[in-house]
Amino acid sequence: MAVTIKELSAACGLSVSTVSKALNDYPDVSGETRALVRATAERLGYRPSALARGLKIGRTFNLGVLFDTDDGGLTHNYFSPVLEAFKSEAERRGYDIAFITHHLGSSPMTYLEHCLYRNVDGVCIVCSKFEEPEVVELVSGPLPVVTIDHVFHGHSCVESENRQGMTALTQHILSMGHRRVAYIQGNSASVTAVRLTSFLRTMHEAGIEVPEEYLVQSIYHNPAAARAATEQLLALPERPTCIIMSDDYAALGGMEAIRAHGLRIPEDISVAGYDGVPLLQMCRPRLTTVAQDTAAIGAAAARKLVHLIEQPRTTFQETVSVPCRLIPGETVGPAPEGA
Amino acid sequence: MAVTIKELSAACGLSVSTVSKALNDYPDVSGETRALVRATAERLGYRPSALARGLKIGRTFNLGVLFDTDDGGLTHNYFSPVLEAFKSEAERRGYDIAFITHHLGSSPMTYLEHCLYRNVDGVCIVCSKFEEPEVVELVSGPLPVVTIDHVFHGHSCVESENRQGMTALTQHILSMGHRRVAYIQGNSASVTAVRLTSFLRTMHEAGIEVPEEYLVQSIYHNPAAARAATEQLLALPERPTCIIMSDDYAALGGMEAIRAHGLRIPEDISVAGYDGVPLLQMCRPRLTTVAQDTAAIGAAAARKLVHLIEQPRTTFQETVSVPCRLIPGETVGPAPEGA
DNA sequence: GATGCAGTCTAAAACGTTTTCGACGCAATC
DNA sequence: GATTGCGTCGAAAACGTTTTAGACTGCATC
Repeated sequence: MAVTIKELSAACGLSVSTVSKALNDYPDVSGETRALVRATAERLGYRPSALARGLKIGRTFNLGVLFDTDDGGLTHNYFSPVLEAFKSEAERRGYDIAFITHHLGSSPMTYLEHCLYRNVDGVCIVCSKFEEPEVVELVSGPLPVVTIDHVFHGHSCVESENRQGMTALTQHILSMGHRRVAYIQGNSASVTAVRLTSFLRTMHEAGIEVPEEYLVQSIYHNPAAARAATEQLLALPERPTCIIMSDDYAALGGMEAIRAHGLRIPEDISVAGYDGVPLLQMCRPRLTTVAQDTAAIGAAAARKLVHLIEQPRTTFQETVSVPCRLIPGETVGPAPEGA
Repeated sequence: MAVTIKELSAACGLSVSTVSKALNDYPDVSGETRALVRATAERLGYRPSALARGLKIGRTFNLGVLFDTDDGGLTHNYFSPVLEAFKSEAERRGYDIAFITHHLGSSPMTYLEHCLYRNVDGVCIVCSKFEEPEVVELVSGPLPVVTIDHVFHGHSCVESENRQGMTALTQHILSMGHRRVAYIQGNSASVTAVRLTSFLRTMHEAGIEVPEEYLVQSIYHNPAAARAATEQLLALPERPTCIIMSDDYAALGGMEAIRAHGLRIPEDISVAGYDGVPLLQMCRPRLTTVAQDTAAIGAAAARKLVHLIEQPRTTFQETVSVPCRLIPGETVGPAPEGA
């Protein structure tokens, strides 16, 4: 169907090997033949088959992406822009992306098996349950790996400067006069711990100790879980005047709970998110949140992974942190009088 | 790195060909050897290389996806859930998906070239400018093609029952007493025409002729364009009491324009969207819109494409329509008195 | 005139599969 | 006892590349 190198070589009156070398800039081919080959390749619309090439050289110029599908998959409000940026940057560098699942049709396979089966050159773990055995197997496998939002020992990771981000958010809340601030945290990952610590430290530095019952466990990107967590907080004898949600999308669930209690935002109770989902910034009231630079995160991950693949010797494993930015929206207001 | 069929055959004490046949259910291999091969394959964790297999049999079990990246790419509020559903269904049937771009690294290539280069078995055109020459080239190329939201003559397409959807929406608006209804339409595609026609017909059947200046051209998924279009409508001497936006996301821009004019929604002016973006249904005021069944659309497209690939003879080209559902939200209220 | 050496080119093996074809043994048939 | 046929297996070609090793010029060197 597509024109092969054999047809091209026939059209040039040269051997297959010479044509291949002409196309791949080998030194032992004369200028004229190189020009001839280039020209006829252009004329015939020749493209080397990625399959044959990959089989031979052992590289596919494909990057695997592990994207947990339980959590909305491609519709995930935070991870999908990250992935979009990752994809663009990868494509700019000559790599296509391939999704990694734990099955192919009916037959189950581990993530690692899928990667080896498709011969991807490296993997980016974007949105996933990091403690799953299959993920651990993949990480400790033979492939270059970059993770996002969770650091595995000895591997590269890209994340926001969450300490800076959460500190800024907490200070903003404090500056609005809040003293009773509750914190709903997401599932376990490096970033979760960093954010919580930054929150607690900032509160501590302001001379405020956060009571145990103001810290409640929830799940990222899960409005229902956030709603339940919020209910729990609202039922407290001394309820908080401000709640920091695990993320923007989950905050929607929390705010629903608050409205269901007949409370106004932010007059009666303030709410903050995390992520900076653009769509929510176009809605009213504008959510107070920390915007993560998804474009920078995705691009950095792609760059890192490509480096890891192309210069494995000179590239060192590291965690790269991307600045994030406080968005003082309309959902965190002054603390109610007498609270 | 990964275990090859040669190593497997050595471990079994059999020839490569016999092993291959055992794995691929050829009849001329005994039950015991088949069992032996299966067992040792399992034990060694053997997976055939997709590259070698694809090269040999001329199929990759990869589906190409053409997803215009100008328009938000993976973050697109309507197309990303469609794609997610497409992906899941494809994977269930043993296909991975691959994104098609018009370049690979620095060297430009047409969509079709990219498809042939990666040897995809078929293409789904999801979100794209259908009139572009490159897209046309791809459609008229040798590969099975399924489109979404635009029908090319002689090719399969999946879309919502837009006629039903827009008719229901228009009737709902009429039932709220509106007579001056404006319509902001998206860029050119089959669905755009169907929706406009359904709107006009329904209005006509209610005895209302829509004036020329109430029909304004805009761009899908583009809040800025919708904002401009809305400004235009608001400047009219006799301004509409209700505006149907091209889609939910664009509606956010339109609503911004309305708020900027000091008008209230829906007391002063009503607004409707199209798509039923879930996130917006969690915000206030809840947007009145038509929910498209993205899960059904994506899955249907994947099924259709796989059929086209696997049973090219018995599968016929058709347009499959998926029901959609009116969501009477809070942004379409009763028409103002005396309007 | 043999030798060496660039400069070009080609033959052929290899990557890991699938698939065609023929080989072999053995039972049944004439 | 030769032939046929069946059941099982393996050799080898093929898919479209890349790359190693070598072949062939022409030319300068000794």
